Amino acid sequence: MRPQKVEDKELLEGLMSVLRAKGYDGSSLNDLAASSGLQKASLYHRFPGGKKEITSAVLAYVDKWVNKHIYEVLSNNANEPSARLETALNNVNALYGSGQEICIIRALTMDSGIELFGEQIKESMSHWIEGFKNLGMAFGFDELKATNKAQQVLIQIQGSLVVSKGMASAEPFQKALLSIKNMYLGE
Amino acid sequence: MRPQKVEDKELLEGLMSVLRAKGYDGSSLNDLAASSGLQKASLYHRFPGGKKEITSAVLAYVDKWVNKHIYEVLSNNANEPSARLETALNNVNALYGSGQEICIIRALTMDSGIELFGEQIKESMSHWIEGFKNLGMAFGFDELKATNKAQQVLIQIQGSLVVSKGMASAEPFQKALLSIKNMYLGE
DNA sequence: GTCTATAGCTAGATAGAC
DNA sequence: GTCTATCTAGCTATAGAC
Repeated sequence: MRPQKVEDKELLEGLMSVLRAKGYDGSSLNDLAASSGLQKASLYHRFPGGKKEITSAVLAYVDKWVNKHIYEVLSNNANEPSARLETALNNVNALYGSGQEICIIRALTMDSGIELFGEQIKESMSHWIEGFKNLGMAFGFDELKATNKAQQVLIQIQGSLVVSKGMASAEPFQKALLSIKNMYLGE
Repeated sequence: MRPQKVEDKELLEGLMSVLRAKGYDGSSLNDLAASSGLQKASLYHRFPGGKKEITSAVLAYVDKWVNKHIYEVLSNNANEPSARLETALNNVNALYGSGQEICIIRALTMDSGIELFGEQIKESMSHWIEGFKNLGMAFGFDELKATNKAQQVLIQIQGSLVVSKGMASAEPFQKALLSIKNMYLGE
């Protein structure tokens, strides 16, 4: 077998950067090929299902990243809750380029994306909520309160990313990260 | 002159419903024509600049609606602050179909939309913030605190709409409207 | 496994009849 | 002012050489 020109991880990172900025309908296979370092036909070799399979694979890749860098960090009872929160929020900050990048889940909850990947998206969002719910319970909140707080965290992240994009300023996102910290550590 | 087949308002409402669900790149002129009740060529007669002019006109139409039903309501010193808030939130609920619809500003802060309409979007977002800032000052908050609260309101609305879409449930949006109320009326 | 070339289709946009 | 018909460019996807 001929060796792969581009590693899976590098490939998926490039594809993700296009999909989250342009959405499903807005990402052409030319865009995706250009960002990945492969030609269109080579992309079809790696992902025979075309754009749908590419997007699904990117969603799975991001979900895996989130499970490792958000969910597992928040759920690891070996560390203090406050330390877990600190690490997880640093990872959130990295994931979204300090507030300048668009969340791929946000980008795919519209146009053809929501019809094609609705289930996968719901699954991914649940992992975010479960992680922060586990954190809340480690802080001593009951299940209902922990769940409500977790949903609020997601709303803060998604909302502040939208506002940051719209206002062309990373400040709302940065402030939101601080307010999430205060939701658990007290103000 | 031959009479218009479709009134401006009806036309723009139809165009908006496509643009906010599919985004800029995802909305084809066939889609837009179908939802507006006109043929493609007729749309070009009404909007000679094509899809760009259509989108810009829809953004202006929505901004006008928001100024009337959100900004002016919140800024009208003839009414009690709590009554203004109540009315404005009812209008927000109507604008977003109780949490099932996508915000057009959210939809256009990505793909080609953000490049083409970034300035118009920033302007529109500012009107939301100004309105809620005026409300906060009517409630007695100082300018800084009123501005921060206003930004939080926008984050709650946008974030809960994203989460509601992703989780396929209007509940996060409905809860966000309540929490906005509590931000001003106390909990 | 990756590439160039291309098929078949739909996109945005225009011409011209009524 | 609205329509049908059409142009060209770009799209997704495939064929076949290396």
